[in-house]
Amino acid sequence: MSIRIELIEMFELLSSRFGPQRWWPAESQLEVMVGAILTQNTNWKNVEKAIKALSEKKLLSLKGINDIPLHELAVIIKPAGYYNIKAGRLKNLITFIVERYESDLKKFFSQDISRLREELLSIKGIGPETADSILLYGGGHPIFVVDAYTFRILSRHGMCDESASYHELQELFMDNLPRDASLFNELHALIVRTAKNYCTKTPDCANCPLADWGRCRPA
DNA sequence: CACCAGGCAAGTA
DNA sequence: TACTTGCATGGT
Repeated sequence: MSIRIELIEMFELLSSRFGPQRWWPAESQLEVMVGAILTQNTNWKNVEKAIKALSEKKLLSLKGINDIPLHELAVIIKPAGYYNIKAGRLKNLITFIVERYESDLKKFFSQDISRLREELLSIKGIGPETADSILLYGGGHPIFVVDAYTFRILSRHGMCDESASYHELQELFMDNLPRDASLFNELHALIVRTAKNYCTKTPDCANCPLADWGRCRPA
């Protein structure tokens, strides 16, 4: 069975079991970008608290985040953890948009995807996963987001090596599936959901949608 | 009490 | 290049 067929089959299995995931949970491009930074190594529920706090203080805008002093921003996003680090990272990203794109998010997102990715990666605090989340879920660009869940599902099912890099996993998806943003969007969300529910430290392989493969080998 | 969660950068050898 | 460590809250 080729990896290409397996990835398509994985999508079909997960999609028919769980239905549309409607990611990313955000009301604007800016909110996607903010959430992408806040969720770094952090439970999404904690991120929601921080975003709600920003929203209630009317700070969920480029100007809002740009104008507020760093330490005040840090206190507001406290529930998301690593708040001093993340406050700086939010500032780095927003300042970049404000200064280089005259606060025009549309102009920023409407560039060539590879240039856009390079620019995001040049911002301190934005690594590959955060950049790709912003590109896919914020900009609607067809790029696959790899995360710890993706690695866990693939490695446990013998679909990748234990030492596979971010880039290798990303290529695995992008070279073997149609480069369709809505497909990438949905599949990534489905992988996260499946890993959270079944492919955990103490896996529930009996009820996993991928059980029929009979290839799961939990660590 | 320990451990984990939709990473990343900086330091060390 | 390949590890290791700091960052931090809130839920289980």
